[in-house]
Amino acid sequence: MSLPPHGGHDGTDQGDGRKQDIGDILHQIMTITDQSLDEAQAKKHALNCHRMKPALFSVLCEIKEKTGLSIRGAQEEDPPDPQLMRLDNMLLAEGVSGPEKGGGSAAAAAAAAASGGSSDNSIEHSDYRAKLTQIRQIYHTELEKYEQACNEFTTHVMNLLREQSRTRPISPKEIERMVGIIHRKFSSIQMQLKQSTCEAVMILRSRFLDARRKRRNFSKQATEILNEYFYSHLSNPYPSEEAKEELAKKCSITVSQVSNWFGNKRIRYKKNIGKFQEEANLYAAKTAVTAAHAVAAAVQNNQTNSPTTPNSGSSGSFNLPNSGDMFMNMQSLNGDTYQGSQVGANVQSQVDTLRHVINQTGGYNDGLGGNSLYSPHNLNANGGWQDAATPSSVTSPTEGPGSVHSDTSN
DNA sequence: GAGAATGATTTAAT
DNA sequence: ATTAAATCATTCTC
Repeated sequence: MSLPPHGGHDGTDQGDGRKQDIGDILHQIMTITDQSLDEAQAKKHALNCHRMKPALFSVLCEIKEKTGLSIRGAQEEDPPDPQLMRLDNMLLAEGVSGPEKGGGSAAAAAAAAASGGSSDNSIEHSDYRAKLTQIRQIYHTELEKYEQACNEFTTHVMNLLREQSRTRPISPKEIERMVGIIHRKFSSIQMQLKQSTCEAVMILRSRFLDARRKRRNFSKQATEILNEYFYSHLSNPYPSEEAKEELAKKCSITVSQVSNWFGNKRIRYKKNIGKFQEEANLYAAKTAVTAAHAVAAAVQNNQTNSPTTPNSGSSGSFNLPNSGDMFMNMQSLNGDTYQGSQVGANVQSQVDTLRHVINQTGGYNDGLGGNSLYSPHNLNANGGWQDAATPSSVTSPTEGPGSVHSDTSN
């Protein structure tokens, strides 16, 4: 640093004294860094009290003004970082950075429990919520920590600068700039925090919400119930919405899981009927007794109104043509009263079951494995169930006499 | 550990 | 929206 020469007063005592003073001060300033803290502190105080200090200070200000050091940095207005914005948006969307919703893990778990969800799904979900809350808490405490550290550091630096501004010229703009730099540094740390939080959330999501990863086989009981329904409604294994809901309730799974199960079952059954024959027989036999009882009761119930004996489905084939349908007969005889529908639907499922038993006991000797007596079952030539398209159309006028009716049981 | 079984997802058709 | 069909990813079984 070079001082501009003060010309003019050479030769006077006063001038000599000033020179001496300035030389002194400069020397002290130059050596201040070489001294211990205490010494420096003392010297600083001495310098601040020096009678020449204001003059020297104004000179320094002037120089600084000229060199334009303080101007730089003003153009460093931070444009919003797109990556940071993306992270912020994601954290907000995931409910990590936004306002607390659901009131934390305890409330989430309580809500899940209250919603009647004894199902795995809600348990898993509350587990997910709990983990998310954990992440959220860590995120917030860390964020707060960084914010606090940032503030502390900023005030510290500002105090330092303010103190220094007594000995060297520091414009408010410079302080501002310094604060800006600190904030940027800290926000870059925060961005890392946000990034790792995002990663954690993504991992959590893939762990908990990707159902394929958490696939659990249904309980034996649930499979039993589903299979019972399937095989007792083999003529039309398309449960109505209500039936699905009921099955879901019985099996402690969701309706969509029931739909999935039936979708899988239908396609796999159709693909390889032989493989499922044993199972079909098993379930058919399982419900045969109750079915027989129920059919008997139903028939008896309707005997007053139906003088003719229904043409039972004993044709030995599940092909729909000629597969006399008990319900059909009853319906045509009784008219489509509400009670009639109910009974008819129930009977229908039982007839399905009985057909299995009949087929089984009737014997079959098809060497082709799956394609025995009831193999084509209710599958039409196209490989589809006969009335798959209109599962609930009990009174559909387009249906032929042999058509099978929906499973609107219960 | 390989292969079967199984629940879930995706795609395309309706 | 629902379904069939293909496919994926996990779990079960041997």
